[in-house]
Amino acid sequence: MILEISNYSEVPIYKQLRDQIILGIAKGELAAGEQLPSVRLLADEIGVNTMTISKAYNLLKEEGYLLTDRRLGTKVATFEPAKTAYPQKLADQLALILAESSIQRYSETDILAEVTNILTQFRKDDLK
Amino acid sequence: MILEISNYSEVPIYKQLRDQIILGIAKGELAAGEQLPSVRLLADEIGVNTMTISKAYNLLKEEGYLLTDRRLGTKVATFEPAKTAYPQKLADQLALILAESSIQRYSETDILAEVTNILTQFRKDDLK
Amino acid sequence: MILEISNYSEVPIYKQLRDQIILGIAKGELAAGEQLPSVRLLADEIGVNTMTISKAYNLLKEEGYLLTDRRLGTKVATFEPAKTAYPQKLADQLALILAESSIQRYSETDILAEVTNILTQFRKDDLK
Amino acid sequence: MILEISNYSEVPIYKQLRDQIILGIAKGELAAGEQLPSVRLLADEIGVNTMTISKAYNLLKEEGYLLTDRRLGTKVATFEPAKTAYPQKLADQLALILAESSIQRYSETDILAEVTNILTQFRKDDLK
DNA sequence: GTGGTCTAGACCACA
DNA sequence: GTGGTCTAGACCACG
Repeated sequence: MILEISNYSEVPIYKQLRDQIILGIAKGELAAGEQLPSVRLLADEIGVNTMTISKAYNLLKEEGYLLTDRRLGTKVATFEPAKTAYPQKLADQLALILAESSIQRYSETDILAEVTNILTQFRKDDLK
Repeated sequence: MILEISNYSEVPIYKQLRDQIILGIAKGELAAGEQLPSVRLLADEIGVNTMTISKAYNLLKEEGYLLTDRRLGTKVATFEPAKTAYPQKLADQLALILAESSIQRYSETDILAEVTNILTQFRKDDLK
Repeated sequence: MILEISNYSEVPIYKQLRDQIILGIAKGELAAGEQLPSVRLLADEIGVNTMTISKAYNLLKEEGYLLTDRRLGTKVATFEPAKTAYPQKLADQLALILAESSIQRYSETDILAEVTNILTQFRKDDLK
Repeated sequence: MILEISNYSEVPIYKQLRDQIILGIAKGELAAGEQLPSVRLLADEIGVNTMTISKAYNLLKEEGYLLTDRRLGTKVATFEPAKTAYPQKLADQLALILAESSIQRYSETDILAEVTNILTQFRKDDLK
């Protein structure tokens, strides 16, 4: 998996990393249990400060997407099928994007099509 | 419409305002053409500086959600039904949220239900 | 000649009026010596405050484009062929626009073509 | 490059800064990729508030003339040769200035000479 | 009345 | 170190 960051984006670098890793997991480019490169190695590879990588990894750990294995470093967490209600935080973020879509008068059909389209990129694990 | 601001959130106040105003427009609490409170009045009401309100209004103006009439103040813009493709920026934001949902193994059915549920809060103008 | 103003523009209304009147004169839609509508009449017609019209007229008078005839109201001034050096103020404004064009790497050929093209709209008096 | 600000001009300081930086880029005093002084340093130097500098930089960023690298600060953007049609906004500004020139009866020859003369100050990169 | 601009000084996020 | 955000209060431009 290739991580690409832009030094000119308004989005902080650690946030760009976090987002791309999440997309990578969803797309199956990073499998559950797969090991991530060490902070130092990744920092060298993409040319950013180790503190920045560390911040991204820590954020992802707090969110439950990554785990630290003392012996093996950092790896992707495993998730069971969700049984709880859809998380409020994601619902709020979703509401804001859908509000913008709605104001710009995209139809419900268009929006659902877009959502379905994006979802086809993910959930490769369903095929296993 | 009531705007509520948290001074303790990491989200900048002007961004909180922007988001709430967008939600307000989508929900129909702020009708197209409706006038917004003046920067000074709103600043007093929610206890922040006028420049903070000004920044939020300016951002919304740049995004096309508000218009300023030099004679009358600031009001909600009117939108025509969207004819262009779904904006890349919104699609990217949507992809990230859906990726998180997908990793947490919410099913496509659950996600589409959540989207539909949120959309029912909006588009009240379709019912008129 | 039709004046069109936008209440939503960042440009002050009096400035919009001034600019359109100057373009009107250059295009020959307003002939030298031609009388302009009274402040009150014009204010009614385009739906703005009389003070705004007045401000635009006064600005144009200060700049020498309009004259007030005590008996007949306001009319377009007459200009003799310029003999002085190109005015510094216009040169400065021109320099800024050309700087932007230059940075965006429009070629000298393109820019001169654009200038010539614009000039064909004007100078109808040369044909008289 | 020296920036000079007038506190007595009606032109807002942030606009004066923006204009001078654009001229500086066009003249080659600020090279593509060159780093600009930090907002704090520049604010000290010319004796204005950091927010004023920040506003000027932000405006130039929105217009694409500057870029902010989160690690290194703000620098001049690089431009590819323009391939699109001459921008309407610049054409409108140009038309207004040319209209004034035309009314004051500067000849097409004079105007083109002035334009060419100004352009020789710019585009130094073409000579390299 | 409206929004736009600016100051002086502060604190925070980011890298 | 960098830029981003915010305050409290002021003055100005516009209509």
